[in-house]
Amino acid sequence: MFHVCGKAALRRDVPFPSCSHVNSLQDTSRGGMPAESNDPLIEGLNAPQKEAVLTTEGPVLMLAGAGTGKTAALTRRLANIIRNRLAWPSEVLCVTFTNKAAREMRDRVGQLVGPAVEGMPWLGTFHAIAAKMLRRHAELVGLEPNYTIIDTDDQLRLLKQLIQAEGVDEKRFPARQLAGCIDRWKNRGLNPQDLDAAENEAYANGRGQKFYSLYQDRLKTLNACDFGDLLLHMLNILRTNHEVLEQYQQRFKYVMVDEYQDTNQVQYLWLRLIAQGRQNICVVGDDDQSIYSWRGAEVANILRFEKDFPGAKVIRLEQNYRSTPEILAAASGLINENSQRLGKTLWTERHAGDKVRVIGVWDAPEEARRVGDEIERLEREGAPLDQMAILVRAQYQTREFEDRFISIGLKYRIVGGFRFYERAEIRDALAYMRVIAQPADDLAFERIYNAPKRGLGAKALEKLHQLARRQGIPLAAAAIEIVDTDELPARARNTFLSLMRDFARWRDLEKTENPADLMRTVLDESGYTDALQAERTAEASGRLENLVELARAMEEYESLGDFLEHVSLVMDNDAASDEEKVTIMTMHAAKGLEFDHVFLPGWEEGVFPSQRSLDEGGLASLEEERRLAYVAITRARRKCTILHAANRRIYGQWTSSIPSRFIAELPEDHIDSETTLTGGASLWRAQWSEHADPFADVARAQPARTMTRGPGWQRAAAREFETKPRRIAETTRSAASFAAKPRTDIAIGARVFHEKFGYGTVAGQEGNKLEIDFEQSGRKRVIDSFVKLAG
DNA sequence: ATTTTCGGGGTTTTT
DNA sequence: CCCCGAAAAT
Repeated sequence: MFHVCGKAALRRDVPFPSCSHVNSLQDTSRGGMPAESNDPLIEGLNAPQKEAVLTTEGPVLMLAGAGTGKTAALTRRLANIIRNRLAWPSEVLCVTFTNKAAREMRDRVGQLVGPAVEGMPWLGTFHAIAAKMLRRHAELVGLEPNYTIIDTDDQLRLLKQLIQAEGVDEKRFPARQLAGCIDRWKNRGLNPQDLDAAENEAYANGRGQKFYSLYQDRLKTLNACDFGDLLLHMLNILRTNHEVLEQYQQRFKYVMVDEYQDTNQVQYLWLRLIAQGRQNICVVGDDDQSIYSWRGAEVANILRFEKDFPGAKVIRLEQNYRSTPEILAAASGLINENSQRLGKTLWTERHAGDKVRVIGVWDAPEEARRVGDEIERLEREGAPLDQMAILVRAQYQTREFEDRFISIGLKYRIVGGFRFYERAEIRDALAYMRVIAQPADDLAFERIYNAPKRGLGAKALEKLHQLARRQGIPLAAAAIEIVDTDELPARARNTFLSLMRDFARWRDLEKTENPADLMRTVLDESGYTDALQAERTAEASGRLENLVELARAMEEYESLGDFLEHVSLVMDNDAASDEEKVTIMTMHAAKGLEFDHVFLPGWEEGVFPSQRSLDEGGLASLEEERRLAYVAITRARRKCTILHAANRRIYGQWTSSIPSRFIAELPEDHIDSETTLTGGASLWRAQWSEHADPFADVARAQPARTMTRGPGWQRAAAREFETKPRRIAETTRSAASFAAKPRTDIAIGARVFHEKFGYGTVAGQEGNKLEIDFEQSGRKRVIDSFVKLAG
């Protein structure tokens, strides 16, 4: 249907050179006129969706509930604008919240309008777009265009240095806390001079402002920015430079914003300035899915939209196309408990399906076992693995599932968690590149001056720092200078000399070689590769593989600068594998995604809602947790399974827990409850008597005095929150999986074979769990019945 | 200068 | 419980 148009022409903003796309649509839709009924862009859309697509002029607020085809509406709206030549692709600002969302938007618009979308430079996350703008105007805030974007890790190291230099006790006032304050200030659009006395008190007895200001100065010297700066600097520029502001107001004929409920103050101000020019702004959001207030998002922004842009057209999308009525009812019932909401009524035409299932289990391992069993059953019935997901509240919960799935050989992938570029070797490699690209990057220099080990230590660095400070130059420059002094032993001076010669050579190379080859050369010549190879461990070989992977990723980029920006802002861990796998991720990461089958483990007080949200933040915080629950449930298309365990180990302490209040808030008619705890296995009865039945307690809404209680339980009991009577279906679930006895034929040091991981040596044994150093895949924990003695 | 040991702290959630 | 960073040991 779509021809591939000449890319070069498209990049130059010629939207549809000679190739005409589908029917002639040019005559439609200005001001919301009805379009031709055969317009493929609005085909299959419901009335409000059509309205959203066709209302291109003026401010539009789209209130879109979960699964109501919001992305379809948004992408088609964008496609409509481009196709009807209301704007060139480069004249549309389209902001999303995550890279994933940006990518999806790009893909889907691409499907609608063809390769023209490649000429859409202003489609991306807030941070990516702000970074791009800032490159053009860096000098206005005292930066050079090749500024470095530092991550949280660098930020913390830098703050630590400042705190130490000021002689503040780092134990009492941790760098993390300062980082938190600074982030919050930046999220609110506050510069150091904007802080009032109360804010100033937030860190180290009234030294908040001092440190914030020191930190900003230091960043400027390093020619660096943190994440928050990208937006704050741009906001400052737009506020103070009218020409720049006007330039962008003129440029962007249309502005679209996804997940508007998650914008924070600085994003809001930035957007408002830009959109105020032409007023053609369309924001999409759902107050019930606002789950990022902890990082400064303000739902108020969405409530305020009609005031900011008078005459805004409000469009509500309420027909849900994703989930069964049962899932929808459960989610709606839950979110109804929240007091602060605009209120929407989701409905669906879909046929009735299964009820939402709530399963109570004994402990976390059983929970993982149970989910694993269910997934295998679904798989046997023909459900694809990539249509199943386990959504957890916090990252640590993934582990239990990982362990279990490894031992039963179930393919899974964990989204989030360790990002590729957060690994030490990747950061080291990138630090080399940063020093090459930007010699003022002291943080990068400090990272690699002795990696691999070259016999340079703390005192060498200290001398270097002194010299750098005296002369007001970066460390890399000081390293050149120090060679001609007698500040260091000859040995160290020579090391610096040769290191800096290497860097000079690499910088020359940068001009001629592509980034990927440059990095291979650097890793080679710096001795980094050799050092890893010399280790001869499974871990080191994994690191080497990662570095190869990194070099491969660099192939796509034309310049080192492009690549570094991409790494710091865009790169994520979604290793595109076509293999079918179960997805394990946090509820936050799942926003915007959908799966046929969703498992929601750990619905216990203290886990979800999380203890932290219960301890601090009061009602608002609890309501955010509830919205998170709403988001989680509404990810499911066909079936949603919620689990809670009676016992869980927290910080190594076994803790009894009670089911989450959110379970009690689910409308009974749409729920099937089941617990393995009250019926069946006689084996459990014995343990039962020691651990009074937590569900029975909740049913009576009074504490059982004999029960061993964890802190979460006590807090919950003390609060005496309202609890509906529990619904407990007596079931006869077999306890077959419980009995596993540890094997006696395997001892530490034994060589064993595992189907998935190959050969390895037993490093530890605990019950029926083995810790094994695998030759190929490193150290893993496995259930003993899945290994054979080798040889 | 590197390795070892000890103690403290930490878990939400993301760009 | 586990990971990290900072002092102590080689």
